[in-house]
Amino acid sequence: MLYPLSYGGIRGTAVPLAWCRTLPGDIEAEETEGRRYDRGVTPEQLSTTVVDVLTALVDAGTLSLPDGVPTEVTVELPRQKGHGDYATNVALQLAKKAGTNPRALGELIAESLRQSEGIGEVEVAGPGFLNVTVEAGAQGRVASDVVAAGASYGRSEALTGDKINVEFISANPTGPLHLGHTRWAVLGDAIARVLAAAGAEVTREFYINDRGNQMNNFARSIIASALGEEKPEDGYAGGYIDDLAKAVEAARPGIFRIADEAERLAAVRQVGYAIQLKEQQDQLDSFNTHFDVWFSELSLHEDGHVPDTLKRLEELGHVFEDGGALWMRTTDFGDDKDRVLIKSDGELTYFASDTAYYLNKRSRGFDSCIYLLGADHHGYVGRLRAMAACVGDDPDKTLDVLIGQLVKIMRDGQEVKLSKRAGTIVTLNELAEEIGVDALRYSLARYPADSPLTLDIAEITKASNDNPVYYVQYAHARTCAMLRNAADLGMTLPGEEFDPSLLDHQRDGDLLRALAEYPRVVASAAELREPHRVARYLEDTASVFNKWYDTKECRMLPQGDEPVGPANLARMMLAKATQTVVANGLDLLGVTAPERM
RNA sequence: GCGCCUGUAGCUCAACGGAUAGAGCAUCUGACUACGGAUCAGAAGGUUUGGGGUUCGAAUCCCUACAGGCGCGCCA
Repeated sequence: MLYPLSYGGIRGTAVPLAWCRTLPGDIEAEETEGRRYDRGVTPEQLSTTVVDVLTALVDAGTLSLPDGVPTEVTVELPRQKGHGDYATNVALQLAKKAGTNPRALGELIAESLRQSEGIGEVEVAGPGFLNVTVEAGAQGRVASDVVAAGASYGRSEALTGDKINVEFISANPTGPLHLGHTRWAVLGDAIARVLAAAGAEVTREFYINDRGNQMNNFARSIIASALGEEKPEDGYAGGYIDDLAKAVEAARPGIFRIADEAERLAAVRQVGYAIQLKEQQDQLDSFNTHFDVWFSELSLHEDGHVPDTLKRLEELGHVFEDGGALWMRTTDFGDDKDRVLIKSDGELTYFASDTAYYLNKRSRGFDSCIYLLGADHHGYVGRLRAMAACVGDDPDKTLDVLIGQLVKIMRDGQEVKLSKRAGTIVTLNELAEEIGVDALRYSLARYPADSPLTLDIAEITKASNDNPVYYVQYAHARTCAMLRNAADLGMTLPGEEFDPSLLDHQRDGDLLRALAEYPRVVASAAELREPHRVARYLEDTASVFNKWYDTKECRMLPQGDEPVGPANLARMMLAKATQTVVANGLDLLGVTAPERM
């Protein structure tokens, strides 16, 4: 039952400003007064309640479900005001199986549901939706639940026991990290954080491609720069090569005057590689992205993993010789063509390393290996999956290849083509400096990986104050300011005396439901490997919080000489709960939650 | 030619198969004697690329056409 709480005249027209579920002295308010709730009503709990109702109906013989009672039902927040606090489509889903129509089934469920604890009203609407209104007290308990859980609110045990390897970026150590890598840095790290929040044991891993021709091209390019010669074919250009040449000379004076060409190449390769790798590591470090393992491709060969891998493949019968080369028969497992492991000249392919690397990960105990690859590598998915199958794994269980679309950047309305070889690159460092680490991370984290992204450099720097990251951070800083003010007034968070039923304003309810939603958001972000859901959620929640904050009836602090009352304390709990959720969410994105801005 | 991704407001993008498709930016109109205005209230803006199909219900799933991006090495 909704009552207009106050009216504000806008150009003489009476417009409801805010709504209150119960008026003081209202019968419903008296009914809920003094009632204790074990915990707040959340979507998850409502689902359980509905399942219990269904079970009871089946047991009583009132309802027949040939396929059994589902273990959970869909509970969602209705988009439309007036559709209750929560809605479920359970009657629509089960009507056919139960041999009845959705509205009749809906009425049947609604009747029992109304008797359940914490449930206010249940209405059958539209084609058969159940619109549920939760009692204010039951909903208000969410605030103290969140505060009690603190930093662990939103975490779950869904993936407990799973050991997951998340490999991302894995750039060649032949140049600085650029915009594309930056996106994977943000997404990979956020995915790792979200999986950890779901209980998984996560390892972040960077695979260093420190073997192969490109390393020699890299060294030759540095030498050419140092000696003032023309850049070699397939070499790297750009200012960073010149800088590297100077750094290499500084690290080992005289290195470019080594007479023996092969010796000089090897020396420059080694020194240049070390400097470049260190730079990438420093870049990522200052970008708040920390890897647990930096894995060298070269070490796979030096430690004998590759021969072991070839032997194992042979034993499993998935290799054959043709044209002087050794092949893996990946077509047995859905690949569109077989792949070479050893070329006819005796050299190992990159794919041979990849296979050995995968087996190495598995031998280190990882149940599943997540790969983040750019769209230009999507052709790899088929062969990686087939490879996993060739070594006896079920790729559906052990392998998860996420393909991210490339980022396009615009400057002055023109697309900037990224080319390391041509030397036109926008580096992670430049971007972070121009935009700020938090803003850059957030800007990239709020889009799904498979969405092609266009960033306008001028736009994102000029309009940086409009970046949603500030909106979310501001909401957090605001809760901090509120709680500082409360402390100044001598207010402390209530314990036993917390009265959740005082959070009875429509805006209180909106905020409580938003907070109750958070665990589901984290769970789905982990399950779908889509951390952008957390960012979008935070924006919505920050918006709900700001509206709540702006509502006079929901003021947390007493005004003027008013004494601190129970309602003030209840709202203090809600402010604290909001602070907790926003801080937890930002943490999952690797973005800081400032106390002041 | 084959394969993967994408097509939603002027722009950048959201939307577990759910009810009247939503935000931000840009545009327009309001609220500052403010628990922090980096805020809030409101207006305008759409045939979800076109055409079929599946079902109680489709931006979402299937087929098809069109448009864009990327990939189809004994390169790494």
